[in-house]
Amino acid sequence: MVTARVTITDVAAAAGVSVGTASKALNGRGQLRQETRDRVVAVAERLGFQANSLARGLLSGRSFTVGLITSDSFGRFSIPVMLGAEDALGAGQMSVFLCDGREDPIREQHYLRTLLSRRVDGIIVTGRRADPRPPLASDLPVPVVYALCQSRDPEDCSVVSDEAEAGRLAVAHLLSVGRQRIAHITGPEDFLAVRERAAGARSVLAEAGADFVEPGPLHGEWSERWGRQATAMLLRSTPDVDAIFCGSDQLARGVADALRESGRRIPEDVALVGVDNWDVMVQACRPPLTTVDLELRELGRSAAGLLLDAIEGNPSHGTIVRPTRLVIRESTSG
Amino acid sequence: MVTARVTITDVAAAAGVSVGTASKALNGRGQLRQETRDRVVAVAERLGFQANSLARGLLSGRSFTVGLITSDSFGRFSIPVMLGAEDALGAGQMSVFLCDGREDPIREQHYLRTLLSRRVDGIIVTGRRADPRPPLASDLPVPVVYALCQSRDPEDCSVVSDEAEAGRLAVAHLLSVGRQRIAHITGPEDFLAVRERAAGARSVLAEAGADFVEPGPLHGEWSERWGRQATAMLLRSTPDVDAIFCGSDQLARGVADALRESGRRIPEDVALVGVDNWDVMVQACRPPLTTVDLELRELGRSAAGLLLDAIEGNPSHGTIVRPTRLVIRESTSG
DNA sequence: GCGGTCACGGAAAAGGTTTGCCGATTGCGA
DNA sequence: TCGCAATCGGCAAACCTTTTCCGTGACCGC
Repeated sequence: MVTARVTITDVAAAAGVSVGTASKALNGRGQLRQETRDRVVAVAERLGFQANSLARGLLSGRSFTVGLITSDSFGRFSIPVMLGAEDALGAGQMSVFLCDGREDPIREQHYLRTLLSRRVDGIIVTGRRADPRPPLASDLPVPVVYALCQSRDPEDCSVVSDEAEAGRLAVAHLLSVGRQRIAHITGPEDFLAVRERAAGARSVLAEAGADFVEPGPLHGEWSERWGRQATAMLLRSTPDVDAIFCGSDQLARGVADALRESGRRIPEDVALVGVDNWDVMVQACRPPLTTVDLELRELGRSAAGLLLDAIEGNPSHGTIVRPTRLVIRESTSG
Repeated sequence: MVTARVTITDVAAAAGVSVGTASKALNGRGQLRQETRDRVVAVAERLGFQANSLARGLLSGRSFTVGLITSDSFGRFSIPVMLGAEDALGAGQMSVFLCDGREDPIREQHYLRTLLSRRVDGIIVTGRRADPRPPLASDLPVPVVYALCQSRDPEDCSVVSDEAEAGRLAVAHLLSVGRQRIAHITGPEDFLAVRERAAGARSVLAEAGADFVEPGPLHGEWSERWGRQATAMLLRSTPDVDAIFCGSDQLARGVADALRESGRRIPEDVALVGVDNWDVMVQACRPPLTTVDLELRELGRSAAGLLLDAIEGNPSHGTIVRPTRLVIRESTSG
């Protein structure tokens, strides 16, 4: 099974040229007769020659690889980002080193060292929460882009989705379908994204001279259970609520179940908007859920693009905010 | 930002020794005075020296990297496998190249070529379905292990979870809590895993002199909707069913909703078992769902271990079947 | 004092590729 | 037929590390 690796020396010998010439032929460099080029290429093809990237990288100083580190473990949010990044980088002939940081700074630093010793051309850092995180390290010899999470150093390049816009889109849509008494059920207040979504939503409400109905944003854990509990509380305190903006699709699904079981119709009595566009949630929800897509895959692609630019010598700085997208389904448009 | 990379030459010069000596000092090889070793190590530390893995790999013929290719896109099932593999490989100082095959054989072959040119020491192939797939290629110069999916070539090493056991565990548990009239709602029949789970379940039923209640296994798409639909059909045809084995947690959740809405209590009237142990499903299910965990992360770890063995010169052949684990929750033990 | 042994560390090659430089060949015009 | 220019292609260095082989010096025993 382990066939000896064929090197450019073998190709050169078989084609009757020198190694240098073979290299030029295969890379389209130098001054060579077309016939020579073709011959070398044909021989390389026949022998199944694959240039050794290690040797090439050693010489050129570029490895055409990048590292992808998660601060926390790869989860529901970092995975789309990761796939988007892999997508964009793969198209640019880059390979991606996968590093699962597991919320462990020691592990993260270990991976960092490994990546540097492998001479990656750049690094993407991703993580679950938008909250600013400490920079990976200072004075790295390669560019770094933070995706989904944000570096505390404002000079670093971070790419995040526009959480405030997500809130604005959701509430603007609810207002546009005639809702007046809008509630907000969401996640823990110590998530930056939670605060930003709420603020965005409130800014649109304020323009309409309104605010969330009493008792204001309901904060709890990210679970369907909390969605159900919060709905029960809300229906007791404000039975005439006519729309709920939920901080996640998961919450929204719990809310939908609780509403249905309390006899409310969706969207006739109460309209519902989530955030994430998480397929299993939005599809399984009855009725299918209107939501705001944070476009995480695009975010990953964008981060990879910025990293490629930085590698080419055009670094970006500061936080880049990516647009979100409202996806309308039956939970707001019966 | 881009500080010039410090090489072993710099370290050697700063420590007043030759490169060869520096190398020996840093790698604990050769015959050197302890004092010399310490001095070199201290200098390397001070300069922030990181051995260039490319150069090392070029010489040793090993890159200490492996490729991880999905045939289909990374999804809910391949991701735990991937993380488990990354886990096991990272512990062994191996780095992982991520390759998202996207169900596209062309893409897959492209990645294969890239990985070979990067001189990976081995390759793990993963994919969504257990159904045998064509081998990646014949006569590769590096070992390959298939994880979760299975190669059609019986000489190849594949690691899969024991789908039949999953079925046996589920039904044995239902029998052990006194259920007699067990139904099966599951996915499309053209999934090998679906057939194997059903066969495993039936073998246990047969030992007890029984079979699934009429109308036998209900096949449909992998969605909560189908779970609800199938439950409605089942309750019409066999109202006295007292347990349902579901081919996935997602199906089980739909089944649970439909049962509750038809007035059945879980588990008092109907007990419920799923497959996957998918956190968001089993926790959100009311009541929390008993299920069979396919231990995909362990499967990934195991595949990585086998790959490491193969790289060390001890290849495995054939299909390795990994155990599954029953997780008991309230849906069977009220 | 001398030969031998041992400890230490240096020199150099190897690994595969790219590339700058230079020599060689060919063809054409004078 | 000679010379020049243009076109081709070979040689060797460079990338960085590891490792083998060998040289040097010290020390010991005779």
